[in-house]
Amino acid sequence: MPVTIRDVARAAGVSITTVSHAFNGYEDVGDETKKRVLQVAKDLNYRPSRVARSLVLQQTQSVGLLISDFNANPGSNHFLFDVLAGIHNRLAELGYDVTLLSTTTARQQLISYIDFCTERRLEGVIVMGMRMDDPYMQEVADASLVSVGIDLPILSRHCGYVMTDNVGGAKQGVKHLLSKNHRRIGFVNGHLHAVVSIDRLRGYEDALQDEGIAVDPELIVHSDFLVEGGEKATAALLERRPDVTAIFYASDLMALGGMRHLQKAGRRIPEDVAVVGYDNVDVGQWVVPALTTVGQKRYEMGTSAAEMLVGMLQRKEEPRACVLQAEMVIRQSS
Amino acid sequence: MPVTIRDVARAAGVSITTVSHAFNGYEDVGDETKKRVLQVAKDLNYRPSRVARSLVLQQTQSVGLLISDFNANPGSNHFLFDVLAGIHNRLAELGYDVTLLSTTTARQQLISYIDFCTERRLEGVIVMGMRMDDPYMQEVADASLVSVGIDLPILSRHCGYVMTDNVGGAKQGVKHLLSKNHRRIGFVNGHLHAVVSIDRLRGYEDALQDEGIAVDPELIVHSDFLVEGGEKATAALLERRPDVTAIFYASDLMALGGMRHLQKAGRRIPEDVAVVGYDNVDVGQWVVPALTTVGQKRYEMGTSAAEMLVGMLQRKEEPRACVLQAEMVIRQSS
DNA sequence: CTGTTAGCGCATTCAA
DNA sequence: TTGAATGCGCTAACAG
Repeated sequence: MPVTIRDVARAAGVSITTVSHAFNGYEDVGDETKKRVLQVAKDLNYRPSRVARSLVLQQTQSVGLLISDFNANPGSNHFLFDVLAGIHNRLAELGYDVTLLSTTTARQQLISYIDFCTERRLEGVIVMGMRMDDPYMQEVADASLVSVGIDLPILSRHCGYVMTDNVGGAKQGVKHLLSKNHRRIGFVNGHLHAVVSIDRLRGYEDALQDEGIAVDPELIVHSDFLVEGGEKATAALLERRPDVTAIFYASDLMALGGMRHLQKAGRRIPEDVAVVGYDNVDVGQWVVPALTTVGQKRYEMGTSAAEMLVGMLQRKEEPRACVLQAEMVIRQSS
Repeated sequence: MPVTIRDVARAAGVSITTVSHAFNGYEDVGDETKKRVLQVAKDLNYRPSRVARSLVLQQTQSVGLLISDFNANPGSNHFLFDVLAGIHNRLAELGYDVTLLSTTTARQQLISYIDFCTERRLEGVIVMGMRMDDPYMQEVADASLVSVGIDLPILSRHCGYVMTDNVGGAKQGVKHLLSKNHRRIGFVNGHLHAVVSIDRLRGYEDALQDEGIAVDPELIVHSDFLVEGGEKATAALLERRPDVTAIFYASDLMALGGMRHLQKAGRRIPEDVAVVGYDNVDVGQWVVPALTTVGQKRYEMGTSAAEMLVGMLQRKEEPRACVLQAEMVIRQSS
């Protein structure tokens, strides 16, 4: 029931070809005619149908945004939302629509996400919030669908990714502490079956070694990225090595837990023990003392992913690994 | 280049009608034929094109999700993301696709969001993150496009909304304090040109009056919803009325600021002063003492909006105001 | 039960 | 410079 190209043609007294040409920037339409057509179109409130256009052009100019399980990532919502904003804004600028997609609904509809994309003729997909051990992971890697992963280090012929340099990020965090003359720096890491934990450990070690400081295994303790875990880990660390003057945490949540314990234990922050976290969660700026941390450029991860995808789509660029630098946020806890 | 219905028909040795019927659950296809067709389709990896389907059916089965300015809502991202998850999941269950949309990109493309929706033949829109004074507001209200607002109390012939009962929410919060035998309860409200502030004030007053307690203007102070503001407001309140035994805040951030001040001032929470916030932000559960608060059912707001929209679309239901109950989250600060 | 035909709204040859 | 005709992949009358 919306007005079609035919309505406009009729009302303007021309053929549909002319209307089409007038709208699509062809040079072969008389100035007079063109003006009249455009005016009539406006009067009639005509809007060309993207679906008809997609059908004949055989391209939809739209991509999917696969957000794994929406609720499987408690605490990382702020992260996902910022990335989402970056993705959408850049993609919109580049002329692409984005359709939401989640594994939850795919699962319940018993159709693979590849099928979902095929049905809608989506030209590519950006995948985020997915863990490496997700069964859908394999599908993403194998599929011939052009895709870009966020924090998903998988590189294949049609599959690039964007992530943050965790080694470098951790290194920055520790170097910051070293620059404040700390020498006995504890490290509360996450569990080792997370890729980021391994990288952040590397960064911690690298930073120390760059300064000629030996890595002391007693200073390193593993936890689970969460508040309670960080609290317990800090207690354990302090018991084993009461002489630490600074602690680097692989997540802000653990750092918050750690600060809680330190304060209970009567240690002043940062005078007695300096604290640096990782993630740059919102809370960090509100606690006392405000948390120094190393964060990811979330919005920028989104725009980068968008640009990479469009590059692959339009200019047949090779998929690549885009590793963004982490950014140090220095506040009062260090 | 994807496989079409014709390819399947040819390969299965039937007409395209038969394939179409086999796929769309018609009863008039022989069991044998049907099985063969489906098998062939699977072998060929055939997926019916939604765009062709949309064109002929004159309906896209997809709706837009308008997220005002993505970055204009610092601090409310977790809120928007949860709502988004609810919207998407429910909409997917109901068979609708959701396309992202923001006023930022609309503005830069110089096209109204109505035009955007028309071009894509979107059947409806859900609007969120928009403030009442946004110029796009008018467009939403006027447009003949079926739409549902989140926290946007606008009701018109094709425009319903979902929001949380702020009067009731505040009432619950204060009643909770009353049940703990508090009688001198301070109220740190947000600025009065926000709708929610007015409602929450009503709730505060109602709760007191229900108990026969007179509202004491000295106990009410206004601030800006943020941490610093809450801190200052609390200081001012305590100075004026040092005898308060509890404070109700119109936002969690202000409550956090307030707790900071109370602790500095040597008041124990909740023994000397009990604290209740509003919003249920994530941080609340991690601070010490954990913050009692009244929150919105974010995910449910999303699912409700999705259901309302689909109801209006499929069953021509009248737009309505869906007001969800707030939910009390009782923790250690009260 | 199955096949033939027309047409959804548009872009694009090819003629005029 | 403009117009008539064809087809993108699919559904829906209608015929057989």
